[in-house]
Amino acid sequence: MSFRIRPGQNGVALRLHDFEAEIMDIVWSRKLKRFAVSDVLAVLEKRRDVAYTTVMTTVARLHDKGLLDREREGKRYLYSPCGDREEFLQSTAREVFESLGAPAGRESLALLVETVSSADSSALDELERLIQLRRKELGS
Amino acid sequence: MSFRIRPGQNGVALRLHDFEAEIMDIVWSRKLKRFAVSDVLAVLEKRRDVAYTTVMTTVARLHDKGLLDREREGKRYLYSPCGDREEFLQSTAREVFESLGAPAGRESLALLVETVSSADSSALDELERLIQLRRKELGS
DNA sequence: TGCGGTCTACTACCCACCGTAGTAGATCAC
DNA sequence: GTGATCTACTACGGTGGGTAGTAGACCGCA
Repeated sequence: MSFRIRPGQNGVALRLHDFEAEIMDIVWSRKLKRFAVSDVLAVLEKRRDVAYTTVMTTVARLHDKGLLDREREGKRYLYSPCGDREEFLQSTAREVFESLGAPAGRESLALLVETVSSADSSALDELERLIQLRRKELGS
Repeated sequence: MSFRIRPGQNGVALRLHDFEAEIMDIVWSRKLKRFAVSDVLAVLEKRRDVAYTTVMTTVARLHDKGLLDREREGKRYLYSPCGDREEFLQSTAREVFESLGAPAGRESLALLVETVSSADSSALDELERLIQLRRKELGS
């Protein structure tokens, strides 16, 4: 069963809608900190026609959802991401993984190994290293 | 950044809404094949008051989304799941994994190793076995 | 000093989607 | 054949996301 809600989107799209994801992508990829709405608007305007208010509303909603912190600076807000893209994706991965109980979890391990190594077979070395590390942590 | 859209829900909730998820849970856990709307209704009625039409609409939407196949049987439809719960979760997992590019992928590996082994430390053995298997497949 | 331009937050509108069910047509029992 | 039952089709209300209109505060300049 291959099934995508929004085809062509990445894992972020599982949790965010199109415009929200686009804005978070700008914030994450440009590593914006303490940015104003107008900073995001400046980037978006180069791509297409979009109103300041549209960006503002969506940024405020991202704040409501807990992805962006904000603080007052005079009459405006300065926003900062609560985490980077990797943390966000990892929290998603964790949620998915935790829901994969045995034996589905075992099946998913195979999937994980396959996915990881398909892009870069050296990832298998890394994975083995992490396993040894984990064994030490567990004291076994 | 710990962040859950619908707290307490499992990975299925990343892609399906509450009632849709409840129905798919019934279908999957009872391994229903070629079932009618009334079969699902019969299960749901034991839990709470719900109209036949409510179930029917949601089942039809699950068909639209590609989670349920259907065929005519006289004037009614018989539905069958396009895949089981594990396949569904794995397709979600795959999407998440694929979006974890390096170096985020490396960070995520650690997370996943930790997550997997926290529930069951024997998963580490399984993981190593799968790695060896994969190495053979890759011919290295 | 007052007036237009700019930047901002607040609020509202529209549409898509989900949960919900009303309605009407077909079928069956008696 | 007439009421009960089962079904699909259609519709309604709420919520949420994308979009922007509006109005207030500030600033530069005549």
